[in-house]
Amino acid sequence: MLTERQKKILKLIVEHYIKLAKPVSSNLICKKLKCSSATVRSEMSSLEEKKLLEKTHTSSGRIPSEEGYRYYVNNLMELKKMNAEDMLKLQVIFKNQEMVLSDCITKSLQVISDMTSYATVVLGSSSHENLLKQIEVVPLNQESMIVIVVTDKGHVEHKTLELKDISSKDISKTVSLINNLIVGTPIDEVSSKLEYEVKPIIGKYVEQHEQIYNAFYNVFSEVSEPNVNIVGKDKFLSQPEFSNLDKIKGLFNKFDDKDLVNDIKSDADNNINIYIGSENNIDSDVTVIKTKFKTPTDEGTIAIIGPKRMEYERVVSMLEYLKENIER
Amino acid sequence: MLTERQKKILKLIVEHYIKLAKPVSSNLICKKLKCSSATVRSEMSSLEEKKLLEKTHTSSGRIPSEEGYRYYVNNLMELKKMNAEDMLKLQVIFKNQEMVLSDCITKSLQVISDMTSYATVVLGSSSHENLLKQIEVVPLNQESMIVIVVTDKGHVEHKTLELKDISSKDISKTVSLINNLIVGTPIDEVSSKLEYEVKPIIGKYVEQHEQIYNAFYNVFSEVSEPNVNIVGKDKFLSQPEFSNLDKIKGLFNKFDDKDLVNDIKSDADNNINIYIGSENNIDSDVTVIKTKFKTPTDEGTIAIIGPKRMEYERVVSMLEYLKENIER
DNA sequence: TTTGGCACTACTAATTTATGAGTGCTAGAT
DNA sequence: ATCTAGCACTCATAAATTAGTAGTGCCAAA
Repeated sequence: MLTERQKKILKLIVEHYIKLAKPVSSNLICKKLKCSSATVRSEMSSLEEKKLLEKTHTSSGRIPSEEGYRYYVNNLMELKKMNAEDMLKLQVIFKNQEMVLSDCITKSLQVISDMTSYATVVLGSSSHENLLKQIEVVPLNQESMIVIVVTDKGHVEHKTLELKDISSKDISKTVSLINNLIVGTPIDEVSSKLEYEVKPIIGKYVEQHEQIYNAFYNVFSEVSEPNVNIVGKDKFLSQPEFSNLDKIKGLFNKFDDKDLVNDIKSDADNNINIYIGSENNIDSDVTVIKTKFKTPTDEGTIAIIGPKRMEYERVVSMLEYLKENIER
Repeated sequence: MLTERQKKILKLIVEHYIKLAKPVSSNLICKKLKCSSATVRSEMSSLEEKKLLEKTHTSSGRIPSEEGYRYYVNNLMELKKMNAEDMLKLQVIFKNQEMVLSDCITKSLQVISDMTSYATVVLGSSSHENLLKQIEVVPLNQESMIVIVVTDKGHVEHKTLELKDISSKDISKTVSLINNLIVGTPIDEVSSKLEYEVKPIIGKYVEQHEQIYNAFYNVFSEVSEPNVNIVGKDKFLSQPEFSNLDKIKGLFNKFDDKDLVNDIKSDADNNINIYIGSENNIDSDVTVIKTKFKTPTDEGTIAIIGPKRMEYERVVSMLEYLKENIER
């Protein structure tokens, strides 16, 4: 259990460290608290005993430990209203009636990344949540055509196929079969449904059914990749805790890794979730703050990734605001 | 004019520096040339007088100057056949009959980036070279629909529109008008053609023509962005000349800048073009090697960006090979 | 023209020195 | 019982010193 004064000191230290990334001295704290530096020092060392603070070397000031940040986030941080400037910049985006939701989200996260210097991530709904809405085929020339796949969430994918000596009639037969039989199926189940419901039929009525079937099968087996959008990776180049090239390299590799996606997706719920340092699987020096959003027409996960020394209050309030706006 | 021996020395120095990124000493050269280091030294200093070599400090070995690289590229480098391993990895991609050309290109450049540790760029054909092939509209729900734009080069773009209280009949009327009147027009001229050829007609026959017209107008005015694909930016993190964070930041900013596109596009021709250091507008420490390709169905520019200390012979032969394969 | 020899330069890495911002501890004040 | 002031101590950082050495340029002799 912490005394009121200890809480106050911990809060001051975390917030000061967040701002300047430099160990915080007792002197600095005692100026803001009416007591001597010696008193602060003894409080600090008892906070250190409780594992909430750390030293970088024997005679350095204190920095928050992972537990320190966690305590701050759970108990100390105040979720006041977002600051006016941040608010304004985000409002502009949502006020724009012409933009569709998904563009608003992308744009917002770009803006947030620029304002905060953290990286942001949007994960669209995954393939089992996207239902096939319609497919379209556009012939390009004799040998190739484009197949366009649209899902009910408005996700569009396309693939060019090489198909030689196939009558356009056969293709349009197949397309209308698919559009009649398979629409409404989750994208990741389309391939198998194609096999059991479409293949037998085109087998009878379509000339080169083998070739056509294979082509469409390929299209759908590749569509299933999730829709990811990472913005502002490079922002880490300006974060002092990543001033070392090898660290940056390691982090960037993690970002390119597709495990990141699964990782961010997993155990996100409708609240604002915060994963500090080793609580996330990306890097023990970063914090991930994320939440899921859900609207009648779409759903997904948005996340902000920065150093552990993140502006928690600001980011949480931004994310809350954003989620609210998306869901309205 | 350089003597044969001077050429030999310059070539050795460039190639050695390309490999190890360390100033080359006279001793090293004299081992490969049957003469004393003193002789080499005097040759080196005459090469320095000709501005082909530089020193990093008074008593250091030599490194190639920009002019040195230029001389090497123009006169010294030997364009032998590509090395077997590189060749093999690229062949695999083009042997795969199922892949469409544009995917082959993208894939090749990823592979090249991984093999060489340089960044690669593919620029698709620009909007005035892409002709409108067809548009499709997929209604998502009452208020929104997706417009899909396909060009003759197989480029697909889509945009979601919010359109309230519009009859689907009016929309399909407009779509078929566009598909009849405007197909074949360069993408960047579609907007204006829309205004002069479609607007007057839908003005008469379509109910909410104003709203519909505006919606489509917006779609086309945004489609015109060129199709860019930069791979392996992060490779610069491992290049010793970019071991400094500020340099990396500067370079990455350039990469995000859309001027890069125009820059790479400009003055590329069907040969392999090499822009060393200040000859390009990206960064005086990089070299850009690029070429244009053109097939009956598509065209574009491919580029490889690395430090000035680039493996010129290897990259040029790869690019040549790639261009050949694309155009076949 | 080439070579060996020699003086010289400046980068590198290791060591030293000084400074200062911090701490912990203790004895006395409140 | 708590707070405070004072003092000794620690350690990071930066600057200065010292080798050591991998290079050079130049010169005089082959």
